[in-house]
Amino acid sequence: MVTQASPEELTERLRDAITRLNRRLRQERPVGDLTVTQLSALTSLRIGGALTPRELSEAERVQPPTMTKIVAKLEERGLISRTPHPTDGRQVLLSPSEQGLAVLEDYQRVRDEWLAGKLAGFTAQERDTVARAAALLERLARD
Amino acid sequence: MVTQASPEELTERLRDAITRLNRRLRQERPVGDLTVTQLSALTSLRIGGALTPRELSEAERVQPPTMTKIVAKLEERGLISRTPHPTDGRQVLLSPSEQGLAVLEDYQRVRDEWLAGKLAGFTAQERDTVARAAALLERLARD
DNA sequence: CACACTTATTAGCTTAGCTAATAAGCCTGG
DNA sequence: CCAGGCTTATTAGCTAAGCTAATAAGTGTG
Repeated sequence: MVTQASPEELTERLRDAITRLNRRLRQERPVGDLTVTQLSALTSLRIGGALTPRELSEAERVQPPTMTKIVAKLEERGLISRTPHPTDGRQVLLSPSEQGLAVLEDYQRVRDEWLAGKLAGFTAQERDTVARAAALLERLARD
Repeated sequence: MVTQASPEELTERLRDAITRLNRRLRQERPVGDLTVTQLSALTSLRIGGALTPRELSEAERVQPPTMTKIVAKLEERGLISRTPHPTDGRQVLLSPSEQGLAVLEDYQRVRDEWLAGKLAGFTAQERDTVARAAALLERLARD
């Protein structure tokens, strides 16, 4: 127990930090490359396997029509493929294509350089704090 | 030193957590109310005092034309006022209006309820982790 | 004092998000 | 067994948030 911020201050500071860092992350996107949103959706598909658009929209906390657009962009680039649902004619199953997986590999190695570099500049203890906080923030975002 | 994630994993998890939480925060905005972006800019003006558009755009990590739009929205609502720069005819000084400050007060009390509520559900130790991480994330975002 | 630089804005684009409406398929109760 | 209500996905159309390029106005210096 080191810090002593009031709950209000903590809320405000956290919101501000998230907002700014999100912008900063977005700026790092190389031109012509995947947006953060697209990358996140593709990652969800890699982790979750074949998902329907609805499932994917829930995972990404986005409305279904929004996901339709994101999926369309990923499909244009051949990064995901769609197969009919085995039992439900309405639904579709989305999966990363070979190329999609390859792109994710590249990203994991090459991209996030900026963020990775920043984190590398932290002490081991600071990285530990961030790692623990990341888990907590994921819990927050999940609801 | 509790967690043992690789740097790559940490980078990816942090980016994902930030992205998702940012979306989640955006969803909490009451209809007809300030967007997160507008709120953030207004807060910067409260903290920084009278700033020029350029200074504000730098504080918010946004290009000047983007800030022009945000400022226009805030001005429409009478939340900021602009005064000529005392010595430089090109520049403008932006400050929160009385009403702008009042709105910020309201926000600080009423808004962020969702986030504050979530944080309240954390243990003191978890809140401490988040507080420390927030400071680190701000440092990251600042560059 | 002309010319280069800085500041702010305008114009015009993309992406990301939303709601409302529509079309297609599923399923159940009479 | 099929009519009508639900679910899923998409389309249409909107706003906000971001960008770059171009422009207009003002500053300041060689």
